[in-house]
Amino acid sequence: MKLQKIIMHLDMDYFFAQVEERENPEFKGKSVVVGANPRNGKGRGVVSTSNYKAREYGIRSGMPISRAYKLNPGAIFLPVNMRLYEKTAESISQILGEEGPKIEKISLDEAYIDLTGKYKTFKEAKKIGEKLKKEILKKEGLTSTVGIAENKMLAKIACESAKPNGIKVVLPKNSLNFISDLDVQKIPGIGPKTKEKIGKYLSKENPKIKDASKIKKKELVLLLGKRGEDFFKKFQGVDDARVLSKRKIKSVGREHTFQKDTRDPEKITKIFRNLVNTVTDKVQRKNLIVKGVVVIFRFEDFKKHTKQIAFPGGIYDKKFVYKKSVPLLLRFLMENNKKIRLIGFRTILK
DNA sequence: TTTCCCTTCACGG
DNA sequence: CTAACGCCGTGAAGGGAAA
Repeated sequence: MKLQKIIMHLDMDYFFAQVEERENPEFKGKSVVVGANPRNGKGRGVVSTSNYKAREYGIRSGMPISRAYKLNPGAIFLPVNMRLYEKTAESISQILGEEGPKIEKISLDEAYIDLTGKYKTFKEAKKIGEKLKKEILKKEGLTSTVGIAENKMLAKIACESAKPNGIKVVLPKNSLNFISDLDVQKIPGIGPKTKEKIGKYLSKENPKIKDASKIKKKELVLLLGKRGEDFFKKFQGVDDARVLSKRKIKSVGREHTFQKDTRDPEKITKIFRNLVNTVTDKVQRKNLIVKGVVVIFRFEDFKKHTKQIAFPGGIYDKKFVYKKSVPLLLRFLMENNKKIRLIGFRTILK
């Protein structure tokens, strides 16, 4: 008999946009889109988060802002006010922290909590979920959604299914039933490409989890590589991943997209200095050691390219990191005379 | 051979 | 014209070189 885990996944509803609604009550009932500046339809960024009213117009996260603008020019378009969201998230973290140390923060608006041992039944766990939702609403004025199940994967899918402002418990005896008719892409880690591979293998356009669960482990590994083993289990409703409270930072980076594609070396080096500077500042503040750097270019054809160099011993000094990075930038500029859309800089750590 | 280094790909929030 | 695509982070695939 295996240990019966109880895992909770909590996700804030349309987080950035909901915070903006809270700060600006006059937005209530209106279409709110947080993300890049639409610049009358000529903006370059994408939608970060939109509220449900905006979603009625077909606006979605990740969508080019210009398209969102076409769908609903009358929407309220707001820049990303990360500081405000971070402050809010910090306060929510505090509330979740009352449930003990077994919390894994996935992003500003999402966390897993391992309740195993602390509560004996899913019924009790649900009460806790309701309590947390209520406290977040009271303290921060924001709604959230909770999923509870026997593992992380199921808790996350449960949460997804209950949005917004919901709570969903999947009892272990119902786990398989709960996922069997879902599209394979509902499994975290399976995106369009992996779905297509599975679909081709099964000769089905929209394979469901129950279809995929019939594929032998060996075949999945042949099809998907190392991850096949993991997916094989997930298709059976099994996920051994633990809730990890502290994770090491492995890289830190920044990117910049130009307003207009450019080849102006002045502009490029100026931005590059800034990127390196902010990144190395952060690295230094956290006392991390730079093991390598990556310079990223996106040309007008939209393809991303990278050049990297390793420092086996590790570098501690900001200036030195910069000095070692510039040649990578120059190589890009020399090899190529395409216009540049984006440049980026990333440090590999540890 | 094993380990690393480099680049790209896929994914997710 | 033709539609248009950010920013961050992780892990893995394959290629090749080094030890």
